[in-house]
Amino acid sequence: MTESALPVPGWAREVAASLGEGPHVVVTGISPSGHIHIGNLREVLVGEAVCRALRERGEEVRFIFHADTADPLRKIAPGVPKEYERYLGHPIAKIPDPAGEHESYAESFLAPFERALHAMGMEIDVLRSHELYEKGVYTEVTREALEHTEELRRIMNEVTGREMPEGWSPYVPRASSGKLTGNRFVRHLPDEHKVVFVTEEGREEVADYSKGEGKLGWRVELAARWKALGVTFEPFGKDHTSRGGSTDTADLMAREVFGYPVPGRYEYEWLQIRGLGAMSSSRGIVLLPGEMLEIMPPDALRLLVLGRDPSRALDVDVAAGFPRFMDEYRAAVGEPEVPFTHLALVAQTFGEDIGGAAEALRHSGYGAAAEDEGRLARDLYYARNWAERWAPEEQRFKMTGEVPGLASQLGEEERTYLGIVAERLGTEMDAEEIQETLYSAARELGIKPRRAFAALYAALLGRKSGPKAGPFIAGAGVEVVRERLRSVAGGEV
RNA sequence: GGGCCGGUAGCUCAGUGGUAGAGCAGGGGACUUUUAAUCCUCGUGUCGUAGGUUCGAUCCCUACCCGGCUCACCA
Repeated sequence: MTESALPVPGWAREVAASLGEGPHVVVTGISPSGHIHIGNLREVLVGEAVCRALRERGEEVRFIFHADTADPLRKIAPGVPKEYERYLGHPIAKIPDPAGEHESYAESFLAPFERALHAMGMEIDVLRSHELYEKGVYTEVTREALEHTEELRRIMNEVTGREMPEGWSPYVPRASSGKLTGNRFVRHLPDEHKVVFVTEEGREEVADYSKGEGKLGWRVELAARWKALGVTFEPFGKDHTSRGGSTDTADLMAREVFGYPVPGRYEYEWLQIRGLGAMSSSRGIVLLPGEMLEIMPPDALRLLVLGRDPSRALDVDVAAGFPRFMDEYRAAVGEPEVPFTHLALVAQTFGEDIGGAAEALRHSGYGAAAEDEGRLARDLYYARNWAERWAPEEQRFKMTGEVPGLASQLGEEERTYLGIVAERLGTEMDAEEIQETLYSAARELGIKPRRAFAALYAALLGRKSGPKAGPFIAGAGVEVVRERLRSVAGGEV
């Protein structure tokens, strides 16, 4: 996979133009405490587009995805066993993966996302905050924060309008119990880069912040991270940028405490799933990058997620509206013209038979789409996956598991036809022979082909029409089809 | 309440300072050894409301109305 072939969007150029001379560090990130969905991907893609715009004008750019793996677990993701409540307040990098596949809770969500980023050809450094803390990347800024505790507290109080409690500290140490929450700060030992604190149980303990035995509180961490990583640009979702929000505190902290210029910013709006509203990891309503890459190529996903303008809310529709999106995408990037709905039909009809599909496409005037069989195979893969998983019912053609109710309405004549067809079909027949068999049998019986085929669709699909019958039956398997036709012909419905 | 984003043909949306477009749906027609597909043809709607800037605004500014989302550290 290579990087995007799409042109750099205009809005990204404008953003880049507002940033000064490089070198630049563009950072995006999220706390992997639940599924990382395409809403989160929007942030990464905004960052990527700005990176590309910067590079286009010759800047040196480092692009980072900062996974907040040191964050405490606040809520248990859907599907995670209830026993995990005992890990509430523990860093998600230190909690085991419920499925036992990955090395931690955080990693179980991060790994699939990272894989998708790489599949998209993204040139991005994926950093894990717990590793940064352990390696000492944040040691200096942590010391600085601790030395300016009162100033930071003042900013927190003023901006959020809430009084930080007694024992508040910009640094959140991890107790020997594993918990980050409930600890009260006592004092800072700058020479040893340690803090002394009292645990929930009232025990006095010590944490070494040069070794990752804790983390900065979220709002302070944001500003500290800018300085520690040299960040010059970061996109934010609108939840962070409301007044009194985390960007407000971080801006002040950066300027007044860390002496670091506030990085360039871009506010993006949220993605919604058509008909379902905003994505929500905690409600399990998400679209994942990985599953999206099974129905479209990376650049299509870029377009889908970014939309025309990421500062605007966007409804993502991967069901009924998807074919049109794909048609526009294909036209935009110069892919051979063929309606996506037609590809879906052909894909469902021919299954793995790429040659047959190519033939059918040529026949219906879409020869260009069949020219490159490698590309065609890929297109059919996307179309088939879409049809099976996301398409509206009327565009799915899959043999039902049971005899459809519609079959019971078939008349005597039609049943006879189906019975004859069942006898004549042979497992060695190819799609064309099957088609011929179906057609000639109808002729012989004096049934209008239209009715004969309708009967077939009723028996196989439970609907009045369907894809071209010969290839479809070849794809579904002659044996199962014969069995079905026999039972319908025999009146077992 | 603050913030952000919308309010354009039945539906979904695009659009530009100079008197508005697409897709779908719908109507009509053509073609085809079933299906699917394809082709031709038909769209005057106060561009949310009221003001303002301008020679001229749907597109710029202001106010208001309606809707969605977001502010409890889940983009």
